[in-house]
Amino acid sequence: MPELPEVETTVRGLRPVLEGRRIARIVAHRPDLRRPIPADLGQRLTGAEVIAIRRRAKYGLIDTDRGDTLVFHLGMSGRWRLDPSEHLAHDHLVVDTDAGRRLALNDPRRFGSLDLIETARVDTLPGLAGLGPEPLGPAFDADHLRATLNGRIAPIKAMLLDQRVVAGLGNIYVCEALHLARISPIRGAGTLSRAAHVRLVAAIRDVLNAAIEAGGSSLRDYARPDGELGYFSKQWRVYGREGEACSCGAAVARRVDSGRSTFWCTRCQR
DNA sequence: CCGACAACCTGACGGC
DNA sequence: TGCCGTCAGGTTGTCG
Repeated sequence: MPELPEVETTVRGLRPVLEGRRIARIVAHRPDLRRPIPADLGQRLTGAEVIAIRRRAKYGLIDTDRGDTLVFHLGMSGRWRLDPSEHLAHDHLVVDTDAGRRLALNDPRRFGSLDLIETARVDTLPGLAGLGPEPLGPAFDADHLRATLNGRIAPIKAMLLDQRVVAGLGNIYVCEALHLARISPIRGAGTLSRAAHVRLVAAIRDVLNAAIEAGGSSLRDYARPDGELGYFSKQWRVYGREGEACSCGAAVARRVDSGRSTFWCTRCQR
């Protein structure tokens, strides 16, 4: 799924459908995704008005006027379908609004999650508690990276995937940002220079903003909530391009660690 | 505390 | 055409 830009795109797509509307009906079609789906979801949300839709890291937050927030995570394969013409397998949650619109949360792999929590306690939810700063927010800067990465032996790529370091990056955008910053993904996180921290912050912001502007990810099973296919034509610099030429002319390399691919250029990333 | 890795689950794709 | 192995955007728990 969905890394931060895809969740941001999703939230922006849900907003005009849900914000200011009441939930006329909400039905869970199975008891669990990654975790159990709250059994009292229908009771607590039916009739409630959606007053805001927000994003934190890779989580979407739907606030209601009853002081509850529905928190969704799309996992690897989750997406919202808008006004579906039929009920599909893996439509695990179906929401109807008082305006006659319907949203279905579809997630074949079920790595996603749904939680219902008091709005005031959202930050205590497992997964949200302990998250690092938003990469597009003011708290994410070179000083934060220095303080967080100093003394760490682990590869910088692993550190950037750690949501406690910075919240919202995943495999694709970490590969892309490291390439843009010309930093090797296998370099020890604690060895980065001040200049590298500065470049990395800028690269992360640039990569995420570009992806958000493009409307989200290019991966094949991602769809925006309005049902249109995701943005397929986006060309990654290195991700998924093993053996192809980097902009410097060298071949893009790939390695696999515990089942996850890393793509980078061994010439321009040091 | 830290780092490495397996596990969770389904679908798409390529090779034979 | 069909079967099988491989791979996929994430998170979490366990082990050393």
